Amino acid sequence: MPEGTTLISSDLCAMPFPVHPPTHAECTGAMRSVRDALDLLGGKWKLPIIVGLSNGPQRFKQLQREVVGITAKMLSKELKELEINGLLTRHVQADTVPVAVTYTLASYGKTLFPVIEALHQWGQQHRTHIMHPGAAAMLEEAAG
Amino acid sequence: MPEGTTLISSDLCAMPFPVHPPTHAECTGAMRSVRDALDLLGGKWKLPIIVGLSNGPQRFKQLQREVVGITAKMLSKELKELEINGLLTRHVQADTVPVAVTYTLASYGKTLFPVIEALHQWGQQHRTHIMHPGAAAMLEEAAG
DNA sequence: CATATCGGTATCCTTTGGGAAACCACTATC
DNA sequence: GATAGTGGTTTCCCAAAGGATACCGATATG
Repeated sequence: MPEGTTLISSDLCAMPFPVHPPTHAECTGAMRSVRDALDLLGGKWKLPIIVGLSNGPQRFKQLQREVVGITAKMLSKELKELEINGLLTRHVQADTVPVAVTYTLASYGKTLFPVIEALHQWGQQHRTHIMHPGAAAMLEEAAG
Repeated sequence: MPEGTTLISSDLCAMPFPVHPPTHAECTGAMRSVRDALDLLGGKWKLPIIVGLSNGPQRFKQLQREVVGITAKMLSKELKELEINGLLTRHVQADTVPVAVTYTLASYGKTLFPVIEALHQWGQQHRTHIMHPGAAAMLEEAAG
């Protein structure tokens, strides 16, 4: 595993002497957790890569074809970060030539499925919402 | 409402002549939707802002205090984009002085609650996962 | 009189994200 | 002999994201 990078950045609520009285959503609620998650999953590629691995292990080039548009450099970089954070594992099979490198979603990575699912559902609904507004109005009413 | 910007960027699957045979996850699955959602919600501040509005309408400065660390410039910019996409509404009360501007989560914005919830849950669990590894092992086993 | 609040805007600046292309050694295939 | 595929790294470069600071006119508060 490569050397470590960031783990948590927004430790606002862990400060010994809070600078200001914590506001409603700040320390009580979802704000901090959401930002923690975003620190790890933010950027253009991390989630798409995880989606690409969700149907089973993939080799590098294979994965690059799956995640359309990503360059080898970015894929390599993102894979390293995801591995550091324990979301996937990298396995090198040295007996073949050239060596076969396989990336597998770790069990911890699979805990992201609910997040992926939610984003997937929303993104899908958003597309129809844009294409013909009013079609998704029922959904809104339910939530409104 | 300000003038329009992006709506959908990854229209890979809508191309008249697909450059390559669609791979498994690419057109069939979650990849496209997730990327659509990410286009809209990506960046450091959009989701935190929505969280900040999830407990009721907020005025500008109020919201800026809630979303700790955001500058007025960024908040202003992000609010515009979120309004363009119909996730929130901006209301100006002109009879007071100085004018009071209120931002309210639109019903369409509330359809993001499942996404927020998922991220919130995961981020929360991730924090404990880091603090004392092994505590969240049960969760992983359930998903693994 | 000085200071703070309101909702921003304008300007300048740095950092990061991310793309393009070349390149590596080796093998298999045409 | 040329080409493609394997798993990347390296270099160069640009655009976008985002931070810091100053400022606006009005009003209220000390």
